[in-house]
Amino acid sequence: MENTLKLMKSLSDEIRLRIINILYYSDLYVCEIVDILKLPQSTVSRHLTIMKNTNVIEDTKDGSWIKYSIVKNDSYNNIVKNIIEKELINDNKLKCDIENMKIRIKCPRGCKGKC
Amino acid sequence: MENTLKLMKSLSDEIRLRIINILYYSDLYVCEIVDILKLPQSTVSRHLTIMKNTNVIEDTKDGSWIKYSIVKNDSYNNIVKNIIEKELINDNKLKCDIENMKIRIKCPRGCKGKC
DNA sequence: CAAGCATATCCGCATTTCCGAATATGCTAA
DNA sequence: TTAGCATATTCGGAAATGCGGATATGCTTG
Repeated sequence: MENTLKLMKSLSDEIRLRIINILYYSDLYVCEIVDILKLPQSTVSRHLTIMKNTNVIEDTKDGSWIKYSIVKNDSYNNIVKNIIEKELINDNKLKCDIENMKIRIKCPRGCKGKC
Repeated sequence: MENTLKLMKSLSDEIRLRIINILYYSDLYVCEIVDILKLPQSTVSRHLTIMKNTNVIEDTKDGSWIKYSIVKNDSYNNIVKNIIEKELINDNKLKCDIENMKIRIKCPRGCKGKC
């Protein structure tokens, strides 16, 4: 139950739902998430760490950039997929985040690629 | 997103997970839940209200007793089912709750049926 | 090595959530 | 109607969570 509780808590925050929503469509660097959601870097980093600790997302190092992605094929996958595909899909704010993400990843990827 | 957030928050508490776990196997009166979980009545009632407000559970009046049950066939059902059947099924504390529930509902049902 | 960038962590404070005894509400039966 | 039971709500205080500027860490490149 402890793990389930942590999973539910890690999904109980608007910013974290916004993050997994955009990550569901594309792996992203921390700096890109900061750009897309227009939030302070320390806030984004803290929320990423919380979801990494519950195995909802994972990170990959790419130099000093760090790319985050949804963990696939684990036991939580159905729950997370369910939430994103059935619950979050119609939300206007989240649709807007997706649009901003699509624009952002058309620029050169990473932290210097703003355009 | 607002509803999803409320749903996740309503599932982010140990007592509430314990409640939906036992309700998943049998509808129960409030007084029976108090007996089974050995928690103060005000605590149980508060948690029931929270989950009722997010449509995870619903209540039926039976005189002055109130019976709670998991809401079936709604959009959240798969998420709740997933959590219970795949995540909570193996937890020892929750297994113990189920045992206590089985014992309790063999007694005459309701609030006077302790045995 | 030094400078600079990307990310993580710290810290004081604000907000939210939880607790359970006490109390209120509302139903039932005599 | 009144007593008594079942449930819900209130309330003050404790604990957990969130915030974001400031700072620390760690990598990269010259």
